[in-house]
Amino acid sequence: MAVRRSALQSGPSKGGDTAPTSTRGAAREQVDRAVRSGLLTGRFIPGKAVTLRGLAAELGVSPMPVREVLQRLAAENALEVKPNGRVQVPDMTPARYQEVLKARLLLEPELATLALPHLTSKDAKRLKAVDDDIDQCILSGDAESYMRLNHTFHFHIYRASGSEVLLPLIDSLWLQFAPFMRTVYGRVGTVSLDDRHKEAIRAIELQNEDALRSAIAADINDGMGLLGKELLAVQGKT
Amino acid sequence: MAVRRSALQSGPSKGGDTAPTSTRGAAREQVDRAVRSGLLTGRFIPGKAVTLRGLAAELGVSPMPVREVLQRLAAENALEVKPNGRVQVPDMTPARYQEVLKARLLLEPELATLALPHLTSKDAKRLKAVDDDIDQCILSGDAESYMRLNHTFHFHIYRASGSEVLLPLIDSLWLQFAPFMRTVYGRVGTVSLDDRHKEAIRAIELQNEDALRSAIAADINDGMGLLGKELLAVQGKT
DNA sequence: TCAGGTATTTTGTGATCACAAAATGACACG
DNA sequence: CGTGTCATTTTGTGATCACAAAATACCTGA
Repeated sequence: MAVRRSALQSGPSKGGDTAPTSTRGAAREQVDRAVRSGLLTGRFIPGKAVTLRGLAAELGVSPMPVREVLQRLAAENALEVKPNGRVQVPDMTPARYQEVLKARLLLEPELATLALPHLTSKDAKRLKAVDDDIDQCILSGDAESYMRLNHTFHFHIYRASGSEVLLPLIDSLWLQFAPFMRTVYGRVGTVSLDDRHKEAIRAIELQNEDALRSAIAADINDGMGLLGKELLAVQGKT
Repeated sequence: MAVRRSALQSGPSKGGDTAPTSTRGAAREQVDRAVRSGLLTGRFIPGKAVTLRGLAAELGVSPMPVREVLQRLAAENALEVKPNGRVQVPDMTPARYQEVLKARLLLEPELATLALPHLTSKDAKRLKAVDDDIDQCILSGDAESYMRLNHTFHFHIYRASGSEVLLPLIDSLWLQFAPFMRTVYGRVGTVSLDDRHKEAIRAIELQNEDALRSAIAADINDGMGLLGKELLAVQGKT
């Protein structure tokens, strides 16, 4: 069987992958990684149907592991199974958008607070490096790298909490709004993007709980507030 | 093939099932309903492995739809796939418990508040009926019915919000703590159970936002606070 | 040129098969 | 009687097949 190469296969391998990629569930993990990464960086477009055999051929595996991964992601509301069985990236609606925003504001500042005691100056240094790259992506207009790095920034903080419950919930939220954000960046560009990452880093250095909570909340509000207006504009003209 | 009957098949069909149970994805939906119901009512014990072929035979279907459902539930953290591929109900830990409690307190009062404008006196009447049944279950010690009705009570409120984002998150949380709660009820019984359902109903009748929020939060704290101590006791002696 | 209907292809679903890893059990040896 | 080893069984995984529904393409007729 000819294994076709595609953009999905050359996914950026996250730094600290702990998975040994053993023979057990290797195919499924490969597919899972590819699709998740694709969703978070916006390589899947909302409304675009994703076919089982298509993805399978693209990744050089049988449709079987793809089916399982798609079911998983559908369970996380990252994908939507339509009544006829077709799977697609859900379209964003104003109501959904407001709910995601609310959920993020409820959960993410809280988890950041839980993570704070586990964050060292080494983490702050790492975050600063990531944030520098982010700034560069904003200037150069590299939306895909921006999204990946922004995800890295936030989840480096959240992951430090060692959370097993809140973190997966937030993971689900990001998978839901990321594909939509990508379409907005394609519309308005990245130059108008602003974040509160530096405030967050400073709060971590000072181990200031309230400051970190505020920085994360403000970062979410800034990022999604801007885009909320854009969404309504899109809704009006579509 | 002999279709063996089991406790799983006679799952209590929830009142307002909108699914037409057509031929499309019928098997998967049947399995999903059975396993979800089983988790929420505590018919699956934490730590107990659930085998693919076993469940398939029990439900009279091939292992295929079972695989997909198990993957879905694993994605919602309702089940745990161990490194060797075995699937089991996750064990509860003190850390997990604290996180679930925190997440519930963050999300559920908020969603109840969102739902309040959509809740009518008809809903209050329905909730009152459910709550009466709950009281009876507590007195009679019917833990399984209690858990099912308590879920019905809460989600009747939450579902009225029309939420597409917060509701699935809360769904995931309930699937995570329900099996553990069942084991605790088996240990301490149901007589000591207390809830704030009547306060919540009254808040709905009065359309009092703050009162409803407080009632839900108090209900969660009451229910899980008691059990938290029990968990620690179990941890100590195991 | 365009609408309507049919035929072809594509798609998801469920079942079965082959295989390797893991769990389980039996059994011989100390 | 306990313990280590080996054979058997069970389990999850991935692939392939058969089938029905849906989507798409095509073509005919006005």
